[in-house]
Amino acid sequence: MTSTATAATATPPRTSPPARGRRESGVRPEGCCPTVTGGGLAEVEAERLARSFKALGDPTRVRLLSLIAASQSGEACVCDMTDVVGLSQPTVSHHMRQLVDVGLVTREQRGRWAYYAIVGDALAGLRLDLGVVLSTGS
Amino acid sequence: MTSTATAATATPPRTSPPARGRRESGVRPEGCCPTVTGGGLAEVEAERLARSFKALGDPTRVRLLSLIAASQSGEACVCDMTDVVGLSQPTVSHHMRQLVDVGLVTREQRGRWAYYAIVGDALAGLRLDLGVVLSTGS
DNA sequence: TCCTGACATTGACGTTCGTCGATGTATCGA
DNA sequence: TCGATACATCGACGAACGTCAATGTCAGGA
Repeated sequence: MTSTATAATATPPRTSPPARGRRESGVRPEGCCPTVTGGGLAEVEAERLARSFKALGDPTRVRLLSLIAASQSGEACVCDMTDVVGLSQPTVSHHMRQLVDVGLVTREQRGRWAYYAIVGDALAGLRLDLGVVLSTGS
Repeated sequence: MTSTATAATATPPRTSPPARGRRESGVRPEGCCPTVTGGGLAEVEAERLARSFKALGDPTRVRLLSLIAASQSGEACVCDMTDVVGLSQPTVSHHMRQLVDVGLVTREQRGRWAYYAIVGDALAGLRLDLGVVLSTGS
């Protein structure tokens, strides 16, 4: 979709820098990558990664996450966290929803309380992804 | 610091949930944590982490990062990246600045070109930090 | 010397984000 | 049955973000 293709639209006489160790002109490894991502991570992959990282891009959410991890039972409800972070209940609920949406935590309703727990695998996966960014080629 | 102390300000009769495995009322582990962070990560630590993650919270920046990593020389200049991500030169410069500001990449001016390179240690440190979030208590 | 090219900076714009108060929904205890 | 509690959702607001065109700055080549 989005016929933004027009892939190898020639190579304008752009006097690319010497690039001591580079290929020749562009960055395109020619035929090493799945689509027209032009080297580096694919667009969809980058979006998936960015979505998770964005969820961790707010200090409040980082604290909420660590708060859950620090609790004995490995879970926490909203009423416990509002006091600590010093924000309103709707705001904390909003942040927790962000974390749930990207799959970093789970939500379980038990009686009147909603218990949030960390998805360890998601965190671990994200950790691996950080390495993927580095070694996108290989 | 930050005399937001008023540490153990009583314990209001908040009928906290049963919390199967919890301590008693609040989340405060009483005296296990450095300051009045109330359990979990300290505020400054959370802000530091969030700042780095926020830099990774944009798909374009993730692609730029992986683009540098994918290049043979381990570095890239703006003119090479604009074509691939399909954005204007000022926008790419703006994104690179974000990445430089949080220490994820370095910038080196050689002649007319500015070469950006990834700071591997920063990425590795961030990877460790992801684990810290999980084990903030221990 | 002047001109070209690579890049940063500025100013502006629409969009998204973080936050709150108000309100809705469901559960538990009296 | 009714009131209180825990939480989600809604609507609104200011702040921050991503993007661009226009402009400024500096290095190389003619």
